[in-house]
Amino acid sequence: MSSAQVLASVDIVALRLDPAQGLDVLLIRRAQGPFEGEWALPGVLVNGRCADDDLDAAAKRALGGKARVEPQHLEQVATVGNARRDPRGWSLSTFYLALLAPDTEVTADDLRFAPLEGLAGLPFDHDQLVVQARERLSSKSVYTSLPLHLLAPRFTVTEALGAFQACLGQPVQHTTLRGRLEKMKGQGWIVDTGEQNHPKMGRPQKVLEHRPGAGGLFTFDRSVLS
Amino acid sequence: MSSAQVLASVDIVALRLDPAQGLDVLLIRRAQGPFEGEWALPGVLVNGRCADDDLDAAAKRALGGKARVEPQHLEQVATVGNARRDPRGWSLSTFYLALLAPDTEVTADDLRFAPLEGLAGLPFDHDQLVVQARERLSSKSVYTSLPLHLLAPRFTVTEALGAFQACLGQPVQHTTLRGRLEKMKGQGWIVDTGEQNHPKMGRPQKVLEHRPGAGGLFTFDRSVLS
DNA sequence: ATAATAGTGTCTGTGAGACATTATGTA
DNA sequence: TACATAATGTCTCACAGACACTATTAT
Repeated sequence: MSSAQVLASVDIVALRLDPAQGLDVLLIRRAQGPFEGEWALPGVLVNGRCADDDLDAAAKRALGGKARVEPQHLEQVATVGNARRDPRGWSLSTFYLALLAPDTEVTADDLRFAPLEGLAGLPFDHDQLVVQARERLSSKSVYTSLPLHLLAPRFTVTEALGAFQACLGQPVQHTTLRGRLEKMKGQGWIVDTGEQNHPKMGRPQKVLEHRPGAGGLFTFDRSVLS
Repeated sequence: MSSAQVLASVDIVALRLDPAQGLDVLLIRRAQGPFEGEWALPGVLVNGRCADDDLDAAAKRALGGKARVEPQHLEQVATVGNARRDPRGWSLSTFYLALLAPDTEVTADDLRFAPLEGLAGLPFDHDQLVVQARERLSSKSVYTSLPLHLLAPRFTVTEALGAFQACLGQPVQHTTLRGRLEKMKGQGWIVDTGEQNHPKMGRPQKVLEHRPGAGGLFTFDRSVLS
């Protein structure tokens, strides 16, 4: 029976929006096993003895256990499996996309955020997992409100614009985004807090509040791009 | 090492469009193991000794091995894992959505197609896998050409309309669909064969040919619904 | 006043929704 | 002829793209 089993893990691509409107991915220094000491995606092994209720629980354990961060959005992206990705043999990895609040920080010295731009050289096939997670993020950002989960619950239109552009990798018309936010307002997914944010220069910004409904994602019926 | 492993499988939700414009799912009678003799989704165990090059290869083995059918479209949907779905203990299933040509038939008496409507009572959590696969199908049908993979390469607008409506579970304006097919024509994804199909009554139908490009899916920038 | 940034208004184009109309076959 | 089905045309509406214009703050 045990010969019918296989090595399985859950890995997390956890992203944070940095002040320069770029995306950072959370990495952990491997404490053991293959590639010990190298920076890799956080993950855990999955097997019956870990008391994970299900796969999603294992994903939360991977993030909450060592890194102690709680994502604002967590979704399964896909599962890869072959004989080449892990030196120990044929293995599976179910990997997740996690979006963190912008004020998320890590203190432990075996954790760090690395810019997504130019990222390469991760062990296993983690480079590829990052690419696939990023594709999921950008394709869903075209027709949903997903990028808002990279922001604090209270945010400004300018911040939302930065989040969408970071996710899509290309500029977005602010009037288009305003239209979408307005539509979400009409459905109660966004409320006007009446507060204002005062930057160093220029007109003050209205502060909005994100109140995600069931499922967490608002779906639009058009692409945000052309 | 083997104690760090887990039972893993690949299961397939293979759909075929039947003459009445409904969807059928391929089932196989289990020859062994838990639920022996019951009708279930086709699947295979995954472990290093099976010589599967990767997970997608295992999925093709699950379809090509026993059922000997080759799908026109095959995509991974998700992976479920918990301690309750399999009586043998904590297990994983990565499941796929497969779309078959409408003339696909099975002869072996341990294979059959069952209507999706009202389907229930499958072993394991296969009912749930079918639901999730169906959700994937309907959500992608809103903004892609996915339903065309349920048709023969040569098809008519009326057949395409039936495929879209079966996938979406609701009526579609034929004019809307014609507009989309026209756009695909402009990009070379559909060509006019000049042939005609003569039904028993009414005006003859133009026969189109589906020539999928890279990726197999044409993406529209609007929802087909409202 | 000037610079800087936020927010609104206007015009155009695309494509879906709905429905009427025309076209082309069979009985 | 009547009937059935396919295909086209027309009108409206929602919303993205682009860009101009107005509004509100700091210096």
